[in-house]
Amino acid sequence: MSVERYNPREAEPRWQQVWDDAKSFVTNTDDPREPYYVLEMFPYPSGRIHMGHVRNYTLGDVVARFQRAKGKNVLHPMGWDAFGLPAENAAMERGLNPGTWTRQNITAMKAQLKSMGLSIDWTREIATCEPEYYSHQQSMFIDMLEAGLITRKKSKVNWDPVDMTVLANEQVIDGKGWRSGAAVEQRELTQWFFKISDYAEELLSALDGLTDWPEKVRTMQRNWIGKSEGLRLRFELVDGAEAGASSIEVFTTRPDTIFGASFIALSPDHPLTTVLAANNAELSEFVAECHRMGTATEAIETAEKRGYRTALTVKHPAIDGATLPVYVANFVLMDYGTGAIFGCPAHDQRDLDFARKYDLPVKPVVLPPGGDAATFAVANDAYTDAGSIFNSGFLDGLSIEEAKKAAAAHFAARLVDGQPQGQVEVNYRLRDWGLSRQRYWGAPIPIIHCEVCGTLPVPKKDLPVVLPDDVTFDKPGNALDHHPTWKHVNCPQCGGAARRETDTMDTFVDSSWYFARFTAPHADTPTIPAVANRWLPVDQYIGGIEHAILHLLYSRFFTRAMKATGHLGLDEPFKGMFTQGMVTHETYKSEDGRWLSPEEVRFETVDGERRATEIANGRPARIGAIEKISKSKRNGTDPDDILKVYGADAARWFILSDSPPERDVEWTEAGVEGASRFQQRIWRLVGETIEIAKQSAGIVRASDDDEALALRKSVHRAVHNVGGDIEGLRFNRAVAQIYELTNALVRSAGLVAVAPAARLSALEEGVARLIQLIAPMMPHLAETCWEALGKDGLVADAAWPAVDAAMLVDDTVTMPIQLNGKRRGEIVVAKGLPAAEVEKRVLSLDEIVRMLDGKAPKKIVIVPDRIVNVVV
RNA sequence: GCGGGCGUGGUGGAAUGGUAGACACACCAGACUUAAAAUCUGGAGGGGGUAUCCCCGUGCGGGUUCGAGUCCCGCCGCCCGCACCA
Repeated sequence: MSVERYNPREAEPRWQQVWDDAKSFVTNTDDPREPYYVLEMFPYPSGRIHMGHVRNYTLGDVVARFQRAKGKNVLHPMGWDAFGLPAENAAMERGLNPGTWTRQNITAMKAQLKSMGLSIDWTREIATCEPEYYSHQQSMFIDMLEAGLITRKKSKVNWDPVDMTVLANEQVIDGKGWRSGAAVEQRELTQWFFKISDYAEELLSALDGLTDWPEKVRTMQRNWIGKSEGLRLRFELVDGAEAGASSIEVFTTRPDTIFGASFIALSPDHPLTTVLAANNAELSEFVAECHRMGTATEAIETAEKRGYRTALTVKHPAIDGATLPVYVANFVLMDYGTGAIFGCPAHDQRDLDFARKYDLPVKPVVLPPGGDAATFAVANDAYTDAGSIFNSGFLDGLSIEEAKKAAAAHFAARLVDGQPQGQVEVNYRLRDWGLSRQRYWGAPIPIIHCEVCGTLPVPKKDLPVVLPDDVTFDKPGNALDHHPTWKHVNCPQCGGAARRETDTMDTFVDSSWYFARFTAPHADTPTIPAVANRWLPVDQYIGGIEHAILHLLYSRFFTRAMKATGHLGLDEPFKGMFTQGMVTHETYKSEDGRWLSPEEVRFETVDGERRATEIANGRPARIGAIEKISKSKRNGTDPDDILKVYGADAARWFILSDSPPERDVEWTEAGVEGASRFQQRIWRLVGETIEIAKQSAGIVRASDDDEALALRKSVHRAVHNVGGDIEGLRFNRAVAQIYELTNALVRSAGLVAVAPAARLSALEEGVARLIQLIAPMMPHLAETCWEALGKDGLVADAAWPAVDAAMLVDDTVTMPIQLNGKRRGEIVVAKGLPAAEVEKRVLSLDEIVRMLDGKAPKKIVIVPDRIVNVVV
């Protein structure tokens, strides 16, 4: 019997067209079925999809198709994160308009995504660079401004001298711009900010409720928000006349160590430092030096603690008559706490280093458990663990926690300058989100600056503020700013000459609400709240770990801000979050050290050792490490080529099969070929089943024999397990289950020919179920098989097969028999056989009798239907 | 330094405290073929006896348990994130 080979090149485009024509994946909000929203992070339209996209969208598509089969009304949309720097870079390099470049890329990538056979509702497609999208963003900006969620302030910003733009703190990595890699400078600019720090506590505490998020992501967000509780403490200056101040405020989380204080340190950026430096050239030079070190030094941890001793001293707040010197120190940050600290060298390593350098007292005030108060001293390691307080007046004998409370109460009750000397305070590391970008290719900030009336929002009737197309990129900086006419407008209030804001919004704003826009992508308001509230939160969001902090935190904030402005009715946008691993590939280098792409290398196995040869010149090539696919290492394969050679299904199947989705997966040619072979195996099984049925056409079907029943059981088990595995996103296990079922079906196909009357129905049923199981993963092959089997309609519309619980249980169980915990044999018994009966049977087994060698067992552990352990 | 994760055959990886290595990739042998491809059958953690058995084995050392890859304690190694945050 010969069956024609399955041809994905023919079948895949055909089914994609069928789904399109049937509007199979178009979703209606009115549909009464239970809604399910699955979303993958939308791509930046760089021009071509990469393997990371293939993985991301395959994972999401399996979930979407599975939930559809389970009877849910599934929303599975796709769009484009279309603003951003690369479009401007392309404009500069190739003279293309950023909009033209971006829209071309979208067209190309959409075709690629379509060829993957994704079950996407393309009628909901959005691109953030279109006025239809960003006009709503502008209108929400105005709403949020009016609601007090946005503020404008002068602030020191991270300036990227190569990209000529401001960067958010999150976009500065090791003091360098995240895109350009250039050393970031500090500049003072007036910027727009989302007041995300107002939500710090809520964004932190709500993390506890996000139980369907990876622990890792939640931890990263917790650290990023960086909550610390402590005391704001005021130190009176002995003589502050020179500086025009009477006290210095510090923030501390260790008020319990106040008796161990030996100095005060100010940040180089502290206002008091600035005042002092004005009349002090030496200090001024020290401050300048700190600034040079600031961002340039990568090895901050090795940076020396340095300080400048000012003329100031403060009174010790708890020890009468004692004073502390005031330093300016390079390690004190202005933008955390109050920009000033007190140093307790005995119990803080940094303070200790500083104290040793400047010969300041090191007075221990925390005694380790079992320590001797008379002799305990700190040498080169600060003591930071638990203990009891000593050398500390009214705090003596307390634990650290008790002493913190006691100190806080003590200082809260004392007045200095008519105010409490100490105040309990919570500090967060999270800063406000600066959204201004000095860039053309982004959503214009809808603001007008009038000399007379000030800074005004653009009236909503005048929205959108549309980006002009006629821009040039012949000089660096913001092309919008260079535009001859665009920024000149009349003031909406007084009608006089005014100027548009030429800054555009950070692209993270665009991606902070697109998931909500998908629920009503054509509405003339940002959202239709009733519709958005029906769909949101996203049931399953899938994307890369690289967005664990920025995008997810901003989206969580934006959802709250949209709630505050009446656009949404919920706080958390993503109920389930999943972060996928990377796609990696082997790397290859030529003899002379050039990176070689997989296509440039040929392999052979000599004496069991895999060897590579550079095809171009026949010279040996080096097989290197397995690394994330990257352009620079040339270790990638273009998904387009894979799709053309093997088809979408083979690519999808392989990327699902090889590794758990949260781990990295190594892309191998052999692996895709294996997936391709498996497709043919399924196709042959279907052909064989049809053939057997045809030959048995006249036979009267009888009821199942044992063989048929066993087959049915393995089918039910597979349906049950695969469903559970997909729900748990354990796709690699689902794949393994499907392989097992396929093996069982192929085996039994041979047996069915022997007794078709009693076995054929079980086989036919089993093959049909198998096709439904593979449908979420290999949808085109599944449709082709479904059609060949003569089934009605599309498998994409078929309901997930029901599982008969009775078919999941067996009548007999195989119980392993252990002797002292080591497996020595097994026994097949009826399920539920009483322990006494099992014991009798076990002890009468020849092998057990032999091994017991006449000894009586001390104990026999029997776990019903599981295991027997004989202890001697 | 702080936080999170991981460590199982040649490889990717399976295993509610209960038969370690499912399933796949790669490999080897055989069948079919003039041959190759495709396909089918079989083999395989390591070591020894080399049918039918025994010993060892989940990074290392302890512990709990009838029983530990899994739980606890102490190490080692790798990966990721954050990091002068007071």
